[in-house]
Amino acid sequence: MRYWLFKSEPDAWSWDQQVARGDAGEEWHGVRNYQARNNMRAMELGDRGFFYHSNIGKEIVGIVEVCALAHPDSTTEDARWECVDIRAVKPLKTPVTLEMCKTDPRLADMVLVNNMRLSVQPVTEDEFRVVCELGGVAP
DNA sequence: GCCAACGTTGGC
DNA sequence: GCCAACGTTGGC
Repeated sequence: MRYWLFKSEPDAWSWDQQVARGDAGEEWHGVRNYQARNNMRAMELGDRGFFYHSNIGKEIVGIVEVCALAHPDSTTEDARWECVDIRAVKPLKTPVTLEMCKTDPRLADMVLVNNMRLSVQPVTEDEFRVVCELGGVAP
């Protein structure tokens, strides 16, 4: 199992909206970046990820799960762009802010801290555990 | 709202 | 295939 982080501006698509989709999940469409797309292509069913609110909040708010493998992005005719579906698993008890990630030495290598602009990122197992700990939930 | 960083596009 | 121009992201 691998771990990931999905970024979304809550104005466009928020954690609450994601939760409202329930187990059916939602297509993570709109990614137009090769690195982010390649990350989604590498995902497997059941992989876990964090849901991060950019701009507003700047914090990791919940845990999601990949529930459909990469498939063509329904929002474009351009065959280059693919995306997975994800569904909400559970919220963090305490959101983990970007500030906290920057401060915690165990998270110094997180892509979130070092490559701000990548919208779908890999997260290591260790980082996943640390963020869960900071967020007050079991991994 | 600004602007730095960075990815993509397109002319040559 | 290079690189300048442009657009977008996202923290501040």
